[in-house]
Amino acid sequence: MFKHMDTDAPTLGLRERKKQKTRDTIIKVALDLFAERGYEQTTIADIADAADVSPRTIFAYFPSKEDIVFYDLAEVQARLAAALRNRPEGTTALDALGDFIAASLEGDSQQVQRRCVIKADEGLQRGKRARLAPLEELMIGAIVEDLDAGPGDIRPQIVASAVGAAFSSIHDENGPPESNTPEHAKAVIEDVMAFLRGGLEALRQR
Amino acid sequence: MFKHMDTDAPTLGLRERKKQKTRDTIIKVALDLFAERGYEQTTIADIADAADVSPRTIFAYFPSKEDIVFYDLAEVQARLAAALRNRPEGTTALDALGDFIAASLEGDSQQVQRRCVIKADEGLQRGKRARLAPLEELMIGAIVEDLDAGPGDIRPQIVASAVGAAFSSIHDENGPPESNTPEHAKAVIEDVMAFLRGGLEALRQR
DNA sequence: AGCAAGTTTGCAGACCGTGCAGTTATACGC
DNA sequence: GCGTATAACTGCACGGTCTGCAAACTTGCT
Repeated sequence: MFKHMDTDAPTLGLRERKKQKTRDTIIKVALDLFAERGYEQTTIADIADAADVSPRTIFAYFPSKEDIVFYDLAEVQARLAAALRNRPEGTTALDALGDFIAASLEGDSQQVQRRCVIKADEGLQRGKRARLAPLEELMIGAIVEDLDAGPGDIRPQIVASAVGAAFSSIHDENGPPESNTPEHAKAVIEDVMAFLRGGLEALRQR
Repeated sequence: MFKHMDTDAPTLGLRERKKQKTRDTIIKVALDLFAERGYEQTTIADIADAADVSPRTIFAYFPSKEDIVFYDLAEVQARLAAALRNRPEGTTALDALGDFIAASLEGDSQQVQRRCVIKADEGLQRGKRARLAPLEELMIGAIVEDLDAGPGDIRPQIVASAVGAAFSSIHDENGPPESNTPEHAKAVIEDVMAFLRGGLEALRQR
């Protein structure tokens, strides 16, 4: 009956919807608990209780406790890959990266909560850094093509790590409150882009 | 008798020497085992057996299994701090960083082995990234002073992360063998420095 | 209804890491 | 030298993460 309605809302089967809901629940209760009493002080059993599932089930959804916190990493990664792949002809990878960061400024309340949780825990800050690596790899790949860089060329690594630093810096919302506005973020992005273009130009003149 | 020979070799007491030896032994056998059968496949019990100590003792020397691999991080950190603190008047923090990286090119065979071990394990690569953070913090501090940067200024983060990337890149010995010579490394450092100076200059002209 | 496939669960177990208390080795004053 | 204070080592028990496995359960489809 619904078999022929494959328009754009796939009307995911009950199974899929339930699964998604379970996943969302786990994320939500976990972040709430982490925010309330800290990441280390919250056990998998606590989360399982609050989400009304078995502890074992949590590991069916997330490979590790930390992965609950970074629940949307795969999605971000996919979006970044798409942004680099589908950028308009004639724009540089650097341009695409700037746009991507600017576009990723909005964050729902869950993501805000997540940032607090990460900021409150040493291990999670490490985890965040570590999980930035695949994103930088994506950037490096695109920049290598963009600059037609050879294997010994270090420019892609420099640029990618700098963009990563800018990304972190903008999302970290340290400093005074006025540095937390979209305008300020855009200004920072502009600065970073100018810096990197200047650096690339300096190398070009050697 | 030897009590009066306190020239420059402090002749650490037996206790201290033994402790140092135990630490060295643990590091050595651990790295050997990691290299032989992999980091994950080696348990603390294995290391304890091979080092002829109790498993419990290992945690008296290293806070975690990973810390065995990064046994010299504290020393590197101290050296970096000293290099930034004691740099000759008139040289920039960037100059000091370039010199520091150039000076840290030699590595004994244990450090080479360590790099192999890290390269072979996903988790250790993450750990390495995470442990770079305090070094970058040191750099950031020095660069902030150097540039007289305000709290909202992102230049220190950019520069530090780029230097960190260069540091990693040089130590990672990927690519062809000819890219693994000190000459090549120095050339890379020169490039990075030129890049960063160019970037800073570009921002200065705004 | 009933079968196939996917999901959830409990159980047992490996491993990391910590607190504690007892034992052993070193250092130091006499 | 000798005894005592001090530091290191050790064993033990425990809490926590994460995995493999097989049994129970739910969903999708005919």
